[in-house]
Amino acid sequence: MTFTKRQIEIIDASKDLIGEKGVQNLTIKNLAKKMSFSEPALYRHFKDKTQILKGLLLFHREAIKNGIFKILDSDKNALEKIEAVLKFKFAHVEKNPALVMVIFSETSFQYCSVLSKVVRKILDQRKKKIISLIESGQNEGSIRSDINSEQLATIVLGGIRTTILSWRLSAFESDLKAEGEKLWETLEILFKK
Amino acid sequence: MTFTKRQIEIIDASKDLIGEKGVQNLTIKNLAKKMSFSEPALYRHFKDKTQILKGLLLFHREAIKNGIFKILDSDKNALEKIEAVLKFKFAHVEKNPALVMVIFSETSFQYCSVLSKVVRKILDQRKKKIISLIESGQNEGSIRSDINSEQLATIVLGGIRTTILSWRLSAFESDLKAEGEKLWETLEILFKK
DNA sequence: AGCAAGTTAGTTAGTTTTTACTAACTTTTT
DNA sequence: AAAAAGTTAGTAAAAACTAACTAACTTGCT
Repeated sequence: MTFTKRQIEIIDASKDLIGEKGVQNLTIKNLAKKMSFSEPALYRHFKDKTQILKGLLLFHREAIKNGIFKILDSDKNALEKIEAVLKFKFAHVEKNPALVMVIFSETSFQYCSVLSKVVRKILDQRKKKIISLIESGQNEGSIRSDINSEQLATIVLGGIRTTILSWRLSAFESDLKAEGEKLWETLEILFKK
Repeated sequence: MTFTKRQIEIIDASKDLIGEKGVQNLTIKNLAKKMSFSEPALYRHFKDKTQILKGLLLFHREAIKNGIFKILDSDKNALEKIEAVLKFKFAHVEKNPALVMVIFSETSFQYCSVLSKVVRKILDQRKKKIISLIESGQNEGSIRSDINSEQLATIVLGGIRTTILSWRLSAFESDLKAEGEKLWETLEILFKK
């Protein structure tokens, strides 16, 4: 998929709009205003709104792909490559917060401060609980102490999140409990002293 | 926050609607249809739509809280408690897929098959790349082989995701790169042979 | 070089659909 | 009788999108 100059301008403007106030901020009206031309003009460049969003996704996938390809192609060892991939990823995301809004969008409530506050609070409390559990494990001596509790909590929460995400992307068809068991087995090995 | 019987019925119906087709499927019209009464009747029970969603979130937080409280209050050791929390979580989520749609919502494109396909493909390719990287590390001998590559990839991806999420919830104020460094230090320790 | 024909990229002025929500009235419950 | 919980019939605003038109360029032909 290739894009014209104008299409890339539109994709960029979309990214900005999303970055400002979330996906719901991307409307044809707002987009036209940001591009300073009329709404129908947009339809000269994209068939419909979906194609604009698809363009946004594909355009950035391309960028990320190229960055990662270079890393994979280098003569580092695997661990170093993983490290480089992580760093590339975080740098790219930092430069394009809108992507987080789109792909990593945590809730659909970005636009609504009442709801996003509630969600933030829920996630926050959850993290605190896990941290304190891990700390008591470290005090008991059942959990390794060479990594701090907050970092281990990140690993636990991340594992949960990714497992649930896979389940969802499989349209709820995979066996979530079985995957949960596997995750636990892994975490147990990694965390034990 | 306490809820009347009817409010709980409405919250339940909302959950179902979201579970069926994502958050955008939760409209006053659909909700009224599902409850088999008229739209204005809903406003006798909730001030506006936001309050319904807020209710949904708070109601389930309560349920999860109670479940987890029991676990924390038991006489297990910390590792066992973490295990129990994980299992409880996955079981609860499995019973309430709508919650995944709401809180763990991965993208806002659930409703649009064109876009959700694109996203799925992107995430899938990403996972495959990480898995093959880990495998080559295991073959080289730099990464532990007692845990299979897919599980380790889940940990990596989860770590990334959670780190980015925290950044986003801080309104992009925290230092993403620094957090990324920390994550890598942790992963390096956990993964090394 | 000059010009008719077509293409590209924009405009204004709308349509249709859907949204959340309200006013005013009626029925049911206590 | 009064409060609670419904109804019908609507509004206003916003959404994506379309029809019809036009100015400004390429392009190919003589």
